[in-house]
Amino acid sequence: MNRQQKKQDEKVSRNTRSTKLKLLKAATKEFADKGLNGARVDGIASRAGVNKQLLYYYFGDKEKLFVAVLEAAYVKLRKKEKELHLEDMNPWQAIETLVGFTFDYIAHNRQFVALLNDENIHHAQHIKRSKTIKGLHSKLLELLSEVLKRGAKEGLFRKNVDPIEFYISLASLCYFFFSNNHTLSAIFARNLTGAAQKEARRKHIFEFITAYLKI
Amino acid sequence: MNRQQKKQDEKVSRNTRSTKLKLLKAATKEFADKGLNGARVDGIASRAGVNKQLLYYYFGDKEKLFVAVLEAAYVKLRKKEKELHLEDMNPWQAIETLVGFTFDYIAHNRQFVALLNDENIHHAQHIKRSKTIKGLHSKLLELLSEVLKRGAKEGLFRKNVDPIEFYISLASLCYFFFSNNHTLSAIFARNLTGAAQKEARRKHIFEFITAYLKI
DNA sequence: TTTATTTCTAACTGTTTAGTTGATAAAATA
DNA sequence: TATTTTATCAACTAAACAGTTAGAAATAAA
Repeated sequence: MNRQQKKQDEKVSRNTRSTKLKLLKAATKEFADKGLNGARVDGIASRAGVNKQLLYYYFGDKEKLFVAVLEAAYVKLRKKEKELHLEDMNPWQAIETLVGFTFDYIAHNRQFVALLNDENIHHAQHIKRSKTIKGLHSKLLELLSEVLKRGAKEGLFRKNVDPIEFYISLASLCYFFFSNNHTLSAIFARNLTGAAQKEARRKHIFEFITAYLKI
Repeated sequence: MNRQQKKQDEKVSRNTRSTKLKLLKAATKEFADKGLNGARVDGIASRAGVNKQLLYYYFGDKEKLFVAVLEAAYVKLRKKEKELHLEDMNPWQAIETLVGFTFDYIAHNRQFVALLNDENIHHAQHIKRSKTIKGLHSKLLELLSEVLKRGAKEGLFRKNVDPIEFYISLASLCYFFFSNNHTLSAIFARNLTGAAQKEARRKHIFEFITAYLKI
């Protein structure tokens, strides 16, 4: 049995790609769960079911693994963004798609939210150092900019909307509900974790953004 | 020289209140800076300029000190909220005051934002356990609820606005810009830390919220 | 003034933790 | 088949760290 066949069988005990992937997935969970400082190297290794030393063999150290986790998370996001094709839609369609995508992506990728939260505590020092992440410049802002202009020209949208301010507002409205869900639930003494609350939030955000854009 | 005189002189080397306060201030900085897991007990003690053991003497352990820090932060916030007196204002005035207060409070209390971020990573477990914080129920939501109803009745505001959704949106718009400032700056390759950017953000939030509320 | 209590200090301890070493087994190459 | 390279493991290490101890000094109470 040669190597190629073994790969297909996925029964290999020795395989760089699968070991790295197992570590990356385990690390994503551990870092999202406990933050960079709270995460344990032994915890990551045992979650991945591999020897701890392989973490050092493949990633160097804990912090470099954290950077690799962030990079993988951004690669995933940018890939999804590319599939939106806002440029082919009419302005209202494009905004609706963008808002829905942003909300749903955050809702389904809570680990990403947790990682970003932690990265902000560390003043984004890892993202700032990562050429990979900087290289993945999102085209979303350019696309949004074009959509806002088109909408304004067609008399559908408010004029002179700053795309960065608008995008930050959109991200805020979607992100905060999830990132701060636990403290919000505690302070309001109300359960905000349910599906109904999530759907209500989604609807409210659409209303909020629509009200701002429409003339 | 008796104890009372010494207190007035503020030259006492032995004083429960001042030692606890020094520790609390130092811990607030350290926790905001490095998170619960990143913070060092020795770091807090040396920042405070007191012996490490006093931290255990007065607060029990690191985690109880963290709870005390959160409690002090909430006490401070609730105190400021009380001074708003939204009930005496007309609906638009009240909303303007609330938005301005929320933005400015967050802008001037970045440590609070950092602490909340970290507490969310820990699933709000400390806030949930704290009777002090739960006891400090904010009247803001009741006041906001009343303002929204009054505004709707007077034909100024959109009808049937859910006060919790609205409050979460307001908090989102103010909070996210500061909590995620570092990653936003890195991703957009733009400096969002300056005073001009902050002022632009403040203005945008007013426009956004006004657009939603007005009929 | 003596005794008890409170506040504070320096040195210590046991554990946890990131990271290392050195050897071994599997796979690829010659 | 022999040799080199790659992947994996168990055991170890040094440092960092939260928390403790035992007692001293200041203050208050008796």
